[in-house]
Amino acid sequence: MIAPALTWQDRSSVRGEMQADEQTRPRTKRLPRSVRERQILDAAVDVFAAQGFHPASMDEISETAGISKPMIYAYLGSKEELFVACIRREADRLLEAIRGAVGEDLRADQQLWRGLRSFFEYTQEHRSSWAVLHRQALAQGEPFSGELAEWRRQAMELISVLLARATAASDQPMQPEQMQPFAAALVGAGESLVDWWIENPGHTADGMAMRLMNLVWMGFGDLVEGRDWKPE
Amino acid sequence: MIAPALTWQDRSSVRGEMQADEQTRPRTKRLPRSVRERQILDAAVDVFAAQGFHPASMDEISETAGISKPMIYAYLGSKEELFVACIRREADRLLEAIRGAVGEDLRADQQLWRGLRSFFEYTQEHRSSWAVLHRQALAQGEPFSGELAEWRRQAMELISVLLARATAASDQPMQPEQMQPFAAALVGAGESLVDWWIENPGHTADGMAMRLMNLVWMGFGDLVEGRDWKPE
DNA sequence: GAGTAAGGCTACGCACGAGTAGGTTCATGG
DNA sequence: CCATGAACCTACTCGTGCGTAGCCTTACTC
Repeated sequence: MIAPALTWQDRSSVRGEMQADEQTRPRTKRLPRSVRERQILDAAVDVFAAQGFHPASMDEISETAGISKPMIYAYLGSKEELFVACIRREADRLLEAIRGAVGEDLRADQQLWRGLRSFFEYTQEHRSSWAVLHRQALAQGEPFSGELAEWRRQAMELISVLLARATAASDQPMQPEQMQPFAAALVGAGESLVDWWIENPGHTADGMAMRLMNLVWMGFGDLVEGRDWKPE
Repeated sequence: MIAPALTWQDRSSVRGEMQADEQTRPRTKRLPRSVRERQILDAAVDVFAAQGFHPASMDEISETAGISKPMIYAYLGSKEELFVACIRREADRLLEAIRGAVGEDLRADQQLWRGLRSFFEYTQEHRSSWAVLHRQALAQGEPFSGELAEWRRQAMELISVLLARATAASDQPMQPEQMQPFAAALVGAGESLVDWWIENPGHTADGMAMRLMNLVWMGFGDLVEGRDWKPE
């Protein structure tokens, strides 16, 4: 049995006594459309992240955003369209953060290191964003998982190219396509490590990136024998 | 506008003309409770896997199972309890398959190899089972993600011990707790590779396990220079 | 200072789906 | 051959939540 979830009304009646732990934006008036759209998306990401797509109600989103429901429909369309908009925005942000950190002209292991680090930093600072992307988008069926697939495609593209470039100098250079499953594994390892991190806080983003770097760059075979990878 | 959904009566009347492309189990009668419970769980896993927890309807599950809704409530309780029962059963099955494959008295890399291989074999043969476990349980909130957390805990326990044992002979032996993040990363890498595999079929379970084994045991550092891991 | 459009709202219709009330049929043991 | 209960059903109730109809109100333009 689930403990009966507090409705918004329940909580707000409590709030008089407790402190306001929720982010119900106070109603401001007559703001330009672009600002409202941002506020709505912010609220939607939070609510979708906390509840999941289906359980999340447009009423709660509108309340959190501090605006009435019809405005959401006017500006961003149906619940589905709103959710897709959330996924797109958050995916772009995360990808941009990583791309920026990776840079262009560094040694492959350095690029990987920076990419991983920025990934952990980003997920640390944007929990809701990550939850919507990683969990919710995946779990909902076709219209949405497609959006996520596009993000993964781009992330894997970035990594595949990076890895392939790393093998360029060797006697068996690889094509980016051959590196795809490795990129997939790396993305998954990162995602999963974030989950572990959430349940085991007290580690820095650098530390997390380092662990993953060691795993994928050195491998257990080396780690077991005490050889590890260090930045710089 | 959504096309008005067919009611149960509508569909069953149609089925005479079209072919039954759905797995609607034909109604058999007077079966013992234990058999019905299995049928219901089977149906529930399929429907939850395809639709997700919230969108899945008890009506559809009952139809797929070939039994009426009140029986589900009588035997397995509410929708939530049914979902939890699904997660538990599938988690146990997968874990048991892996535990059996890993065995007890082998070299660590061989144990890992066998565990990975059985994991990929299992997910290949039980898609729905995997979808419920990996995707749906994660995405739904607290009561369910807790169930999944328990599975991950056990999987990570298994791996951590295995990895720690691998370092026993080295000059820097590790405790299982220290290996936890690596185990988490490995689990995630495996999960993600399964997703990649589904979208890129035409690989054997052995091949997939080999890729992951190479990644985590050898690491890119070795792979880049042409050193790879082989079974046996 | 009238007209128009953009920002904003309350209050509802309507469909869908969890869960149940209340019944029927069949098998077994006394 | 009657009774008890297990297996099984149809047909509801009732809450919840998406999406909208219809209506204000402020700001800017001509």
